[in-house]
Amino acid sequence: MDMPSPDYPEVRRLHLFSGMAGEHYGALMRGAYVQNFPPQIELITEGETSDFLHIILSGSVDLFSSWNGRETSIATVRPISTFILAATIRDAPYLMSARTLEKSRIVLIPSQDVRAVFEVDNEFARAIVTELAQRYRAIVKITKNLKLRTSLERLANYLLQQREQAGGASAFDLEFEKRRLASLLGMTPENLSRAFKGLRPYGVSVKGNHIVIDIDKGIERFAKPDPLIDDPDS
Amino acid sequence: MDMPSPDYPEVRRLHLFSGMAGEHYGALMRGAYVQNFPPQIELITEGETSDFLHIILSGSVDLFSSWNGRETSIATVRPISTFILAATIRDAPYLMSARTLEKSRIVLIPSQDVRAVFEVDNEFARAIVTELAQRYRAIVKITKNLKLRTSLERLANYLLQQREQAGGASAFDLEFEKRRLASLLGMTPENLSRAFKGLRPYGVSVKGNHIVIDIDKGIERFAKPDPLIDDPDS
DNA sequence: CGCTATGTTGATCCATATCAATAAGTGTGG
DNA sequence: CCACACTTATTGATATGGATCAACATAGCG
Repeated sequence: MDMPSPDYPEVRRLHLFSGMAGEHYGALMRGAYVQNFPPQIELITEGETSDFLHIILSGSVDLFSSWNGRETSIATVRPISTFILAATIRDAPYLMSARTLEKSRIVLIPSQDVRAVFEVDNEFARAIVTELAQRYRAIVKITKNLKLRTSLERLANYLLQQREQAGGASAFDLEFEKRRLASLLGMTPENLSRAFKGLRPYGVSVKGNHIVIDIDKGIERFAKPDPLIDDPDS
Repeated sequence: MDMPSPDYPEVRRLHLFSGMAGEHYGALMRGAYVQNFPPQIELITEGETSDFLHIILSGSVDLFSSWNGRETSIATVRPISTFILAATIRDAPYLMSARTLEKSRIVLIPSQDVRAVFEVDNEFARAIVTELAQRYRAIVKITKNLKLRTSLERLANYLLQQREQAGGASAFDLEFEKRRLASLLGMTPENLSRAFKGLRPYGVSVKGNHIVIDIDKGIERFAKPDPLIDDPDS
């Protein structure tokens, strides 16, 4: 481990920690470490038991899973937020693995400390509820997206989401590699390539990871975005 | 509504309620109702805001979702447990619809009461964390199952799960209609029919909803069950 | 600059959906 | 209790979405 953590104010400001007693926050941070990881480091392996609650301060982390030689990305974690909270709280094995996508700065809080403070700090317990409810709803949306849509529809809606996130600009860059985007969307890289072409009639053009969408060509009519699937919040 | 609820002891015994203060439990139950529903009643429609936390006492409930004229079952809820807890806590729109599969007895607790008690009862808040963490992990497993396996593999693992639940007996009955099983497993009814046949070489035989598995014919070697996907708990 | 990983394109194969017809249940009212 | 209607399940034929395999192109990176 690199070094013990000072009381990172950005961590304290996280919804999860902002309401809790100062002494409890101090107790958590006393045992915590901050580390810088290079890209492509496996932080967590599914099946192992939860030693640390992770908080990402900068960079990005891929949550993925494997079975029988296959692998799929489930979600991407971005600053500032926690991950694998559910495994930590339940003291259960991780269901997903995690790896850094880029150089990332990550806080590690021993799981037993988290559980101990959870038992005594009521505001912390309530904050965890909010956090977990949010993550639960996020993955319900992921499941609906997978089961109700074809890969072309998933890509179209993903692009509309990204466009929204870019402030509705007609052009934006993909936030990560196409191979991982394909995995997140539940398809192969080859199929993603073809899906991009399949959206050309709807005004989507691609060069490298730069996307331009002519919104008047009917992509919204094709994608039929639905807040109950596509809204990142709520 | 039928009638105000007496203090159902089986509800009180639920992990969610067992640790909370008696007065708070009373407060929740004062506003609660118990109702008997016939089969195929839509209890909840996705997109609406959460009015009641639901607790199923008997029968079974299907959680499903629709988009663009398509529909899929996401999970089945059985006694005694709550559903749509996350929407209630977040005061957010339901992400899934719910309908009774059979005659079902259900407790309805006004969501605002749940949220009010959540704010003042610390043990209740902690119990909700456990409950949510469990549900979160359950749906992560559903997602992994969908993304990492073919439909034949999903069916094989489902059958092994059911077999386990039947105490490892070589024969058992399917717990629900094949059309809904198909939807849960993410396939069409026609494909499910063919999938059953596809498992015949592995010792699976089907008559109506009665299943017999000759475990020596290698279905486990084919299914490769994995606790990180197939264990209902943990 | 050249190596290696990523992305694209084409050809083909396979899994799964769709459409259509039939069969088997299930429930209802006479 | 049977006959009828209606839903569900099966089977066959076909279409299609998506995966796989292979070749090539391109882009990062040391």
